[in-house]
Amino acid sequence: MFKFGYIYIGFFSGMEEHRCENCIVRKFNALRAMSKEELKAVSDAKITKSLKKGDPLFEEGEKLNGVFCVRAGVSKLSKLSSNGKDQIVKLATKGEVIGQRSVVAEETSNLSAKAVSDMEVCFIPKEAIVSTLHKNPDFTFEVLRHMAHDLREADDVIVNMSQKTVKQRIAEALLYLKTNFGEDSEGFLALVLSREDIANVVGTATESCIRILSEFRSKGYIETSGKRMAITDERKLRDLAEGF
Amino acid sequence: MFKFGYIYIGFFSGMEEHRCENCIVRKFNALRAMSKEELKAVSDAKITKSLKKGDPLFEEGEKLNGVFCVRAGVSKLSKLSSNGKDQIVKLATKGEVIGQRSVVAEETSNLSAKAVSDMEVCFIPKEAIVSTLHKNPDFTFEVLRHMAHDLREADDVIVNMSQKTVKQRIAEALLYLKTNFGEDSEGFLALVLSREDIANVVGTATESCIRILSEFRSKGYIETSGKRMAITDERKLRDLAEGF
DNA sequence: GGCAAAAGATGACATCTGTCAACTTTCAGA
DNA sequence: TCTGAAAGTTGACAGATGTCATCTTTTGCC
Repeated sequence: MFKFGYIYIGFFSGMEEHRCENCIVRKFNALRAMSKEELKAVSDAKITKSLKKGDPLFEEGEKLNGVFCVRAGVSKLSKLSSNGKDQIVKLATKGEVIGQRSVVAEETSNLSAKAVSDMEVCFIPKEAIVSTLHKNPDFTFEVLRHMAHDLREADDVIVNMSQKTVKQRIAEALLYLKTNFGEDSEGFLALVLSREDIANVVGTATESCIRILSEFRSKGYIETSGKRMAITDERKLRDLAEGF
Repeated sequence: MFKFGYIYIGFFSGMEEHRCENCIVRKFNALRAMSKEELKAVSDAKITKSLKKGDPLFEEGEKLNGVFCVRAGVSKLSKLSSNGKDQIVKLATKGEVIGQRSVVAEETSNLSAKAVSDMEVCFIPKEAIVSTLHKNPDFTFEVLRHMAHDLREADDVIVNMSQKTVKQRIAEALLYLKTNFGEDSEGFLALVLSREDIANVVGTATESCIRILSEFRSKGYIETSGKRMAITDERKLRDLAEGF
């Protein structure tokens, strides 16, 4: 059904909107530093995919033959620890490119990626990326800048994980969800995560996560409706996260 | 005295060994991708510094005007958490370049750096680096590759921090010290860290760290002599770290 | 060699957090 | 609409960990 709609629109609009050059999300990532010709090559080689919530993009240890540019939806990047738990290392959203690290380092992926909401992604074969990396210093520098940013974020996560209590980390995670993914018209967090996913973001047991969220609810910091959650006292959560 | 020896040798040997081109540690980092001319510019601009154990290279929040290439010794890169504890994020040793991330991202440093042993470093003003980053894609790519590697390591640290117990992390830290810095002729770990530093690496309280090290000693996994430490049962430590 | 400061060590105790088990609610598919 | 599976919730409890206080050892320095 969707396939049909896709072809239909493409047919009558000349498919202009499916070319990277016209893609808005490109503005947010390193692809903006590509020349017209390079972008054309990427556009010709790319494959657009639709993913349903829960679908995997790739698994840990898999060899990636390219990168994924997120057009819509959110993906969780996680790593299995030796005790069998999944640690979510990053949530990637519109405009972010997934898999760059592995392609650049020519290693198998250290993470697995899975859709946490319905997604639309473009798969870009690595040849289109790697050749540009060796020829266009502006592009390479742009990728470098993004990776420098990711590395700083990773450093911050390390400090939070090792120095803050579970309660502080959960408070922080909720604020993160609000600032990065926003709220819907009713004030609920736009990105709905299961309690298990939240627990895996902050690195705790699902039960502990549930217990702390219940506490937050009883204290009036948040409200819930089904799996949807709304922040009702941002101030308090922020104080908590900072350790007051 | 050391200063004197330095000048003396330099004088009679034509100072060849103080030019980046002839520096061995360069082989281990991105500088190996520089052209002769670029390397010459770096060599002319660089400033060699000797640091005593405990001396700071730079502080968190400081604007870095260049990077530091480690010729000898070890530096700890740490970040102060909101609860007042220092979290060591990385130990940088011979051949590693410190401060790249901040220079690339044009941000103040997110970390502070301090010598944990006597060090010799070369300070390279950022101009010499940045201009090359924009002109030589091989160099940029090489920096990118190193940063991709750092990012993977950071991901691993995140998982370890959030999923392993303090005991597991300490066991892992000891093995890390052995594989990365080696042992002296008597079998003691070559890099001597205080209990507090070890605690800050694994993200725990100094007392907890001491307690666990005492336990390891009583169980025969390690031996100590003053602040020096030797691993006597690597197998057991490895099993412990992996969760058996 | 002696002394003060720093580092290391240990006990006591409260609290945080994970685990196991039971139960309820929600949700998607037949 | 029904129903089984998945998700969410809660209690009980043990073990891990942080904190505070005190004491000992080591180290650097005069």
